[in-house]
Amino acid sequence: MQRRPTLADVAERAGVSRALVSIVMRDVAGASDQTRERVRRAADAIGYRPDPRARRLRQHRTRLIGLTFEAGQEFHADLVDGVYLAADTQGYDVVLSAVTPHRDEPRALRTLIDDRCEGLVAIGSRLPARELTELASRVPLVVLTRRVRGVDAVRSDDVAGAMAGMEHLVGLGHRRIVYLDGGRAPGAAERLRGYRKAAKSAQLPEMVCPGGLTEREGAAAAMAMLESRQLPEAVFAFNDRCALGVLDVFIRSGVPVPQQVSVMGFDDSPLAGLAHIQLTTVRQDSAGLASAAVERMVARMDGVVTGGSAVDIVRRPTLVVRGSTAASTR
Amino acid sequence: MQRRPTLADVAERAGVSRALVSIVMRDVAGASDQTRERVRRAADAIGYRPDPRARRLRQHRTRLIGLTFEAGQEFHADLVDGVYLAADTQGYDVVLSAVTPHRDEPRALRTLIDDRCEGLVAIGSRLPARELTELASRVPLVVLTRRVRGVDAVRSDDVAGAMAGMEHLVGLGHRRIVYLDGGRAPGAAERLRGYRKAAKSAQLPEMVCPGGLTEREGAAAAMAMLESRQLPEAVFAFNDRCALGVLDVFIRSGVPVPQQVSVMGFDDSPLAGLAHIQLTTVRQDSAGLASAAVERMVARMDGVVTGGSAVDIVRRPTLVVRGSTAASTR
DNA sequence: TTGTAAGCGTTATCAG
DNA sequence: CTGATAACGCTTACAA
Repeated sequence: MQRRPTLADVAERAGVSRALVSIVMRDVAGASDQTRERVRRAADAIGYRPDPRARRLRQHRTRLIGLTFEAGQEFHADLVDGVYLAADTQGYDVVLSAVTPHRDEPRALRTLIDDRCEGLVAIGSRLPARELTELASRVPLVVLTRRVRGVDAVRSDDVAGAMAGMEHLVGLGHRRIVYLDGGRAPGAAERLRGYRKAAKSAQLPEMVCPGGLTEREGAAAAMAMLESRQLPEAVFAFNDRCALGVLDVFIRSGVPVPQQVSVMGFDDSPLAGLAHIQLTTVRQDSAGLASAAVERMVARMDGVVTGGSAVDIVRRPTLVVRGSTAASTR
Repeated sequence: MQRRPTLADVAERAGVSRALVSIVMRDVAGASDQTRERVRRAADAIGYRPDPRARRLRQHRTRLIGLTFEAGQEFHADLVDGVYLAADTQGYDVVLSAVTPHRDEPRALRTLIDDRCEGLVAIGSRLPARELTELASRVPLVVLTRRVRGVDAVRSDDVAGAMAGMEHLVGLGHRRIVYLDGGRAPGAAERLRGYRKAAKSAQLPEMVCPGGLTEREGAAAAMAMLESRQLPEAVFAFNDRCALGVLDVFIRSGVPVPQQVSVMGFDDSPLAGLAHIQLTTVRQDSAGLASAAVERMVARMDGVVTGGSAVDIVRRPTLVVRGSTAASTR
């Protein structure tokens, strides 16, 4: 394996100065078309690719956005895709840093800072608000899918989303609606608030159960409902994963959905739309959230935004009605 | 926001040369304990963190392993975690590059090369073998979860895994076993081979259907089976996602699993083990695969391995028996 | 339009 | 053990 060609190699081959090669490679003004052509040819001939490290070392700005996410989470994956896309159109590069079982969030964030990212986007951060504000004081930070006082946040309007879901269920004639809460997960407090608000305004009893995060928890909650005296008319789960657990247990137990019980989720994960599942749910606008986060980030990094003025950007989610919910037949 | 402190700042504050600071920060020999202590204090005091870009620019080696993966795939996430861990213990850093709907694999790989990664690990690459061999000729490359002639590969022994699954089913007394094939997915050809081999040696009829990749395809296949004259005794799906689709359709249609039909998957995804699912499956050793890939990568990068001698490292998967399979009662 | 030279923040070499 | 100096690959004044 050979040494990789450098800018100097291109310069020599093209018979020009390194400065000119630099100008040509960056597509900026300052070189004749003829020279441009010659340099390009030389670069292609030896397979030259500029070294981004050296470039960023020299320039004052790195134009790097650090992004933390949880690998394996489908919604996070959608957001990652959106951030890549939005950053690209804004002329920024993205550095990924995954949070995994063996790599906690502080570590993921630290590596991004060490890599001289100009700003950090944290998807679904689970850090205490105190640590996030401290972090935000040191580097531009945008938190995705969670609200944190004093820190730029971009998230779905979870209150409105939960209320939309409730209005759908109420409109179908349901009154005994169980909500499976998401605990300390990002957005959980807001969705619960939306449920409560809607229940109150429709004068329904509040029926909140813990454990709305995973398939397992949803399944357990459904089991518990089966053992109780009376099934609710509808179950509204904190997320789709939980709703799928509920669905599965009901169907295995011979409880027809939606004839006897309506089930609805939140997120519109890929599974929700499958032909045999048809889960009614609330869709978050991942592309919109991602681009909003990047735009805010860029504004901060470009110095448009000065200091402590944190924003809380909220995007309205949309109700997706499918087959797992229907009018009450009881 | 201030300029970040540099090594020179530390040197000045500690009253020593930059070379000494470098020595201390890298924890190498060549400085007295007293100096070490003083430098450390100065560094901490001003919050100095070395710039990895400058470091890598100067050193000949970057000690960077580039890793491509598909965001949102749970099995990929497990492998990412494993690669992070293994690389860390070997003293290498990992650069992530996700393959997403808006970012294809060639692009993901290209950015890693531009970033001067010394070697590339590609999880579940879908590139044509020709392109992979070409790539491998330019940079150390290890492909995970797929076999490619002439390229270092680390994967599960899919043939053995499928055979183990079949032996389990045959041992339960099943003879009419449908296999849902994974098409061109990594490992699909091997698993099909394993099925065929086992079917042949047990003198069973070969019953192979296409469409074993997603829940949707599994569901469709199950529908088709329900419409046919006679249900098979067991269904062996290419992966868990497909098996879950099968399971779901059967249960909704009132076909008891495993009493009437046994269902088994492949991968042992997180969903498979849920209390209400209990899918019998074949587990891939993600940690073992990841560390094997990294070890091979390091051997190549450190120059222990010279050139065209590609290896095909295979790790045995393990059968995980749960409740979705049982002896034939017919 | 083109070339020269300095510098980004490190590490490596080589004297002292 | 310590310090000066060059070099990594690139960009950017500034001069020609």
